[in-house]
Amino acid sequence: MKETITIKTLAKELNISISTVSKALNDSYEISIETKQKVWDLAKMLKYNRNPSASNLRSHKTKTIAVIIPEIANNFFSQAINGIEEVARQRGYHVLIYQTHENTELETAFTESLLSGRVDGILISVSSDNNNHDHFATLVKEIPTVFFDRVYEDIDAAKITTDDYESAYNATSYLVECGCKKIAYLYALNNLNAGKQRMAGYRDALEANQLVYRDALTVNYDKDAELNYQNIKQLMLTEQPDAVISSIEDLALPCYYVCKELDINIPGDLKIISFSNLNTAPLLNPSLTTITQPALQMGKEAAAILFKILDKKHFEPNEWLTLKSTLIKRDSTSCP
Amino acid sequence: MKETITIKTLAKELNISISTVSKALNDSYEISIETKQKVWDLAKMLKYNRNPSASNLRSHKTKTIAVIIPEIANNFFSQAINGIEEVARQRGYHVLIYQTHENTELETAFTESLLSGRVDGILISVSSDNNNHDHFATLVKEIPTVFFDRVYEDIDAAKITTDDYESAYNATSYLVECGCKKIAYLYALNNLNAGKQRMAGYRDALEANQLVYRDALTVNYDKDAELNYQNIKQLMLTEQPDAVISSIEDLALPCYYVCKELDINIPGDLKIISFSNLNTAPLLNPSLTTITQPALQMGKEAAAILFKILDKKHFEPNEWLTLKSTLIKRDSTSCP
DNA sequence: TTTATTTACGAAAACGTTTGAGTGGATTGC
DNA sequence: GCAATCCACTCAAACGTTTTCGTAAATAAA
Repeated sequence: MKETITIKTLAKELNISISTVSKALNDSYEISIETKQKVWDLAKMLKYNRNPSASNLRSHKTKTIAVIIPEIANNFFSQAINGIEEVARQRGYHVLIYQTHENTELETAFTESLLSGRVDGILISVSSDNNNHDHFATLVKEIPTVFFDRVYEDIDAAKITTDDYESAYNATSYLVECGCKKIAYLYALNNLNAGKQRMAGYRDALEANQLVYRDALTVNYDKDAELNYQNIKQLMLTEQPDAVISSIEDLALPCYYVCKELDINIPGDLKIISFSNLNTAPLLNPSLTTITQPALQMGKEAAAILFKILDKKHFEPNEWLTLKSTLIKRDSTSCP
Repeated sequence: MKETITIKTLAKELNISISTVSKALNDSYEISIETKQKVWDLAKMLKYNRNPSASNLRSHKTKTIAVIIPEIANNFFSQAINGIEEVARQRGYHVLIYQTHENTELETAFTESLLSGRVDGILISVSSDNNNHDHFATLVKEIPTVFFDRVYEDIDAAKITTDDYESAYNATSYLVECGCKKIAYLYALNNLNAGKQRMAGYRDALEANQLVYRDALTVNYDKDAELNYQNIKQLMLTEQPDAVISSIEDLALPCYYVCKELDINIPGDLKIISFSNLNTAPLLNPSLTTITQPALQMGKEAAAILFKILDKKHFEPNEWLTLKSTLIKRDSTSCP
């Protein structure tokens, strides 16, 4: 490893002071264009790279943001990160990734550790396993934070979500239009706003169509995939619904498997709609009708909001942006 | 924002020197256990957080690694990152993510910028769009780097790949066993070792089974998805193969669409195998036979190797680890 | 010409931490 | 009993920037 080259090197080489070099590199108005040019040229020639630690230490700007999500190996989140990374890169920012695996303790550990000035801001989609979120109230006062998709409505920070209520409502209504009378619901994220809104949309749509809501027609998500499978199977056997709405992708797929096992025909015997960002939805057997969230756009918007906050020094009045999901009708709900 | 608390605060509070506090926090043998305990207690009480910039600047350790990949919204890579993040977290490391979108220039920009001491090491799966990779030769001398999945065999660094040749060979042989005589190949990553190996496995297996390789039976991947679709369609129309092996997921899916459009029955008229980490492969219509790479494990192993290098100060003799992919037989290749 | 203002740069103090070189005092070795 | 060793801690110099303040020279205003 050769000796590292610093602004000191440049200064010595050009016979100017360290501060002049620093200012030149930062394109300060204090420095003449000729000097700047000389500095830039030499910097490029010597492949000078500003030491981020030193820079951060002095300036308190890290050019880094953190993204905290439940799971990266998930279509929605990986697409969202895709969007985030893209706008971050355009602004010359770096992106740190943290997975909570739906574990609140890990989540808190991450957020606490980010208070040390490692990042300029945080993008977070909260874990679903617990609703004690007091620490967020203090967090958002300490560091610019934007919540996306999974938010806490009572935390005073910028938020971005999708129209969960409306899309669940519309999906349910659509099933009713298709003639379904007994619409089951696969319930997840039940201690988060998103989960509650989706459920509410489902219930309200049932009611608006003179159908009664019954607990027996719902299955609650469990961490244990096998249990989910069994619960769904039980639902199919005992209630024999003619349609099912899944609030998350991870419950729709076992549903397909159950139907395979029980020889339930989709969409003949059972129609299925799921919240999902699966890009193979059109290729499933049968192709799956989905409520698809604009994941990529959501990531971009979330990052954009964060940068807006970072640009102005003061904290913004918390803005809450809502994007529209789209109901993509496919074979799993085709009317005969 | 309240005043930040530093080791200075702790030192003053406990009436000991700054260096004692620092050493205590780092669990140095120079400090008595009683003093350490006092420092730790107070640190916890005041929620002290070590300032990473200052620490990095002085110690030249960032506790951060970078992951450079083509695309995050891809099953293989998101699963790999999942593994990487997990072992990084266990070691208290932070993970930076960079997407190249298969763009070599971006890739070089990233690696160059990482030379500034922002990270302790790099995990990279290289971009496929170009094979000029001279800059990597110097990169790996400057900073511990591990290549995973997409590697350059001539770069002197640690690598981890899967058995691309064998798995392609076996998949092809399997198709022959199923009675296929005209096996097409969807060719991607052609200027990378992985791509070449897969192709070689395919060719050699053909030869070993007295089948001739013909260029006309291959389609080259293009960035333009529509073009891929047309090329595959053309292949089906003109050559009417009885099987196809896709070297990447992104070519297998259009293949399904083409078959739908042309009313080609899978697996009756055409059998399909694809390299893929799609978790919905069993649910496709028909379920897709895949060569599945151990993405999660690969991420973990890659990170493990990097940490092994970081643990010892000196650079390791480049080790090249190969993991096994698994051929998962499903309906898209079922023999009649 | 004198005075004010601008321009372009330099000196030096931070930022918060780590770390090697001390330093008294106690303990040990011979 | 004296030197050597060890213990537990302190001092102060780094690490590479940014930034405030100061200032000489050049220009403009008077």
